Amino acid sequence: MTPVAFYKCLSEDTRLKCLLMITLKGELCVCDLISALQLSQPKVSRHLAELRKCGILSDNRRGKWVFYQLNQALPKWALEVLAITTKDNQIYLNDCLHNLDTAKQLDNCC
Amino acid sequence: MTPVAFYKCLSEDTRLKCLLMITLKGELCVCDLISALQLSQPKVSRHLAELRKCGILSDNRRGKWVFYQLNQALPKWALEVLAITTKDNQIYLNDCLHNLDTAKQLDNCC
DNA sequence: AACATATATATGATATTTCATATGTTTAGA
DNA sequence: TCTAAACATATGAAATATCATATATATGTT
Repeated sequence: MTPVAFYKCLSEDTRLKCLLMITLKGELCVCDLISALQLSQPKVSRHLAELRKCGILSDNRRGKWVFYQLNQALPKWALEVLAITTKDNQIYLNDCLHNLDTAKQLDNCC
Repeated sequence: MTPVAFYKCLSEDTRLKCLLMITLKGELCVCDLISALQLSQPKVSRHLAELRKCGILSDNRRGKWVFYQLNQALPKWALEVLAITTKDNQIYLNDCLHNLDTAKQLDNCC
């Protein structure tokens, strides 16, 4: 994992929000992310695939749902960068997190 | 400074190397960076302009030379990200730093 | 004038988005 | 138990948007 490749993944809004939300919540499934971001399924899925291919995320299927979490093998500096960014940018995530909670309450998904 | 805008700046090789070298050295002039990266002047200058416009770098001219350093007004999380990345990715910078030292010894510039 | 650096523009290269469709999983009913 | 429907997610291909580079030109300093 070169630093440029890593930062390229963080340089796009959809991908960064997915990553920060997953950093915050531990793991999320695709439908959670779709609700949180209010974006089309293919769009979200594409970006998740990219993050998976880069080795930043790992996926595991449980029944119908595929859950994504941070790849445990990430170098320490990368995990620290994600943690710091998540911690100090809650405002950036406000809307997403609100949508996520609402969706959970409405039992929209998983 | 949104996190996406920040990471977009770090997502390109030339820009990231400039930033990490400046983080490491405190400040560098354009000709230092050209020697270190072995790239054309317009190319380096263009990327520096982008980093300046984003507010990541500040420039100050001393005679013929323009020196760049990290913008003091950067948020704490951004400074931490740069520091961590620089510290844990010395290998990525090896060649550049070697070129930089050689140029300094040969008195190629400033 | 000579040098260091910046900017504008055109062009080629990449990345992103969308649509249509495919795959894998669960559930309900014959 | 078998099959079909419903759902969650992934992917191929094409259209579009964005970005990087090279070249030429401009600006500011000695």
